[in-house]
Amino acid sequence: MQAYWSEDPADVSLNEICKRAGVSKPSLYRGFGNEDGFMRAVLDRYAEQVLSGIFEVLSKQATLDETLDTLINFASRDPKMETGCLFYKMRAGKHRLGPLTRQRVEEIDATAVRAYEDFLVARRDAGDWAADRPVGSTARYLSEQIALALTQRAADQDKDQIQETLELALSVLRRR
Amino acid sequence: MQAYWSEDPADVSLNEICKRAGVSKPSLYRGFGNEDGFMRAVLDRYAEQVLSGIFEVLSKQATLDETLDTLINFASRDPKMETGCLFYKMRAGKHRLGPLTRQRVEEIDATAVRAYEDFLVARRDAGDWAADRPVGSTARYLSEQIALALTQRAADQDKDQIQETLELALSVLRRR
DNA sequence: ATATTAAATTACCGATCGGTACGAAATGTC
DNA sequence: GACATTTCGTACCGATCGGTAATTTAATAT
Repeated sequence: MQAYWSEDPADVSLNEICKRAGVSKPSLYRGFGNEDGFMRAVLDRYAEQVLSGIFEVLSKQATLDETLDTLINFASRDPKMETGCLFYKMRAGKHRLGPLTRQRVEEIDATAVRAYEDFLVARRDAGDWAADRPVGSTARYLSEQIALALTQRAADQDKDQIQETLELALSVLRRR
Repeated sequence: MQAYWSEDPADVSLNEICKRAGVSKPSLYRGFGNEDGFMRAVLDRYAEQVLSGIFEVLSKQATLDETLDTLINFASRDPKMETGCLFYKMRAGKHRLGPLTRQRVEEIDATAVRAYEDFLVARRDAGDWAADRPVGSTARYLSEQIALALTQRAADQDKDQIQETLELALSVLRRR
């Protein structure tokens, strides 16, 4: 997971992974079937170890402004995300993935958008989101802007610039 | 160029290109030196054949609203961009590029941001951009949002959704 | 028409990829 | 302790990569 995350799933071979992990290749194949099965397992681990944290932020009943600030800070500053997000790296190279991993990526993507939707609905009900746009497209927008910021982190862009961009992008959701 | 553009530079080998173009591999190497030289040449051709069109839109002295609409329509609807933008595909996989191509990508990126800056300055002077933000970061924002939309095109996302996202993202630049 | 040069292609190089056949070591069973 | 079974790793497979040596083809000069 660390290798896929800090570099890119497309740039790390199974040979390299076996070498770094001190595991023989047949062992890896016995445990995961093939590369697709292995990447899917890695993605599952990443989801429960990293992505779950984001979902928690969304489900915690904090203000819209507070939550957006948390998300902005997470995406543009969190040292854990220094090399970007493994999930979005996989999603960006979706066409290169095997069927199992690709399906899992799509599932997680849908889950994420749902989480953003639920968050927006909750904030609308609480009255601190103006709700001047449909929930669905706004959730997708939010999701894509976070993804953009994390992709920029992976490209080692300047943190200040990433934050500026994300701040501006998410300002349309705030009361002005 | 067509192969790199419709697929992805990382997914098309020189062997494959030679086969499709009906050119022997040594001929290609005689003409371009190595893969890096070839990709740089392709990128140059793409810049003058495709990117120049965008720069023209920006330098034409149209209204902010009109220009944004043109850009939105271009990025989310233009059939020429059906498979995304070759430049942004290269930029996304920058770490995989050779030194020549990488440098050219950075040059073009800087040129693009400059073009957006010049455009914003002109619209500020003309009075139809509120200029409530620094030119530099706003230009980067504009640039990245277009890049995001074109990347979504490459991933074959729904055109309506791409347009919605881009429309919302660029709405912060308009008079409200 | 022949000799010389330039151009282009065939056929190959070592490296690396994802994936596996097969023998060696460890474990369990009587 | 002898034998059956499962676990594991070495050493390999064919395919493909970027790149090139060597030979054939084509063009040109004499």
